[in-house]
Amino acid sequence: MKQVVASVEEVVTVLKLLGDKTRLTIMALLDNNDCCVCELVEVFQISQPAISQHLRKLKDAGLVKETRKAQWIFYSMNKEHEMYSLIKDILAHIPDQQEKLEELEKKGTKISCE
Amino acid sequence: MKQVVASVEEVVTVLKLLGDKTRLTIMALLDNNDCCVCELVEVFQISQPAISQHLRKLKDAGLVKETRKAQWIFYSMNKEHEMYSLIKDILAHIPDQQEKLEELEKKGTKISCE
DNA sequence: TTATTATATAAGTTTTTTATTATATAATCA
DNA sequence: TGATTATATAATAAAAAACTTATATAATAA
Repeated sequence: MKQVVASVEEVVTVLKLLGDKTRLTIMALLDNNDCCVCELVEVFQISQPAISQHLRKLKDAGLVKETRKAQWIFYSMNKEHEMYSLIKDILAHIPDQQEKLEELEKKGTKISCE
Repeated sequence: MKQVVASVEEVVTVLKLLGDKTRLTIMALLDNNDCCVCELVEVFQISQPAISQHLRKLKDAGLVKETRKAQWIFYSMNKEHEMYSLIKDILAHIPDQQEKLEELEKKGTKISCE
């Protein structure tokens, strides 16, 4: 992937955003597939507003995009973001988080947006 | 460099530490050469205790090492740290910070530890 | 239209972080 | 030894972050 050099401030902004367990895991999940808010609420043990607020921070920074589909809002990774290569580098250091979504399926936790 | 996969928590710890402008810049400086505290105090516009506290966080996490030489304490990057490859990946995204030290030399700001 | 569901925003609280000032410790120098 | 210099630690204040509950908005379903 193309190696981008940005300002210290820009990199710090990304590190601050990913320097939170919930947000880093959200980014890892979005790296594989789009997720709607209700899925993320199920994955993490925090309130829906807390998830929405994390998503807003990521969106405000341009790291993720949102798309409404009927009553659901799906979030996806913004692969055009200038710092996407940095994000990919970071995500390469953590284990795949996809199992978190698979577990929900197994447990039969019905996610309404499906 | 060998690609290491660690837990989300371990990576979050590193990102939190580097998600601060002062600490990220310190790491960039230490990546090129060891620095003593008085040099760092000159580079950043914050108090000496503030620098010491940033260094302590980095040291407590094992990211840097310290060596006393007479009355000075020199800090250096801990290249044996499990997350060193992550740190290198991150530093590759910011410009070289070496000029910050060179500027001090030019301005004639005498750093006593030399 | 009214009820329900999905999500966002507001307000407030608690926790964490980062800085400052004051003081302690450790080494060197006179 | 006493003064000076380099650095660390303690105490505290201020700012930022992250959560919760309550409420608003937007879409769909009955």
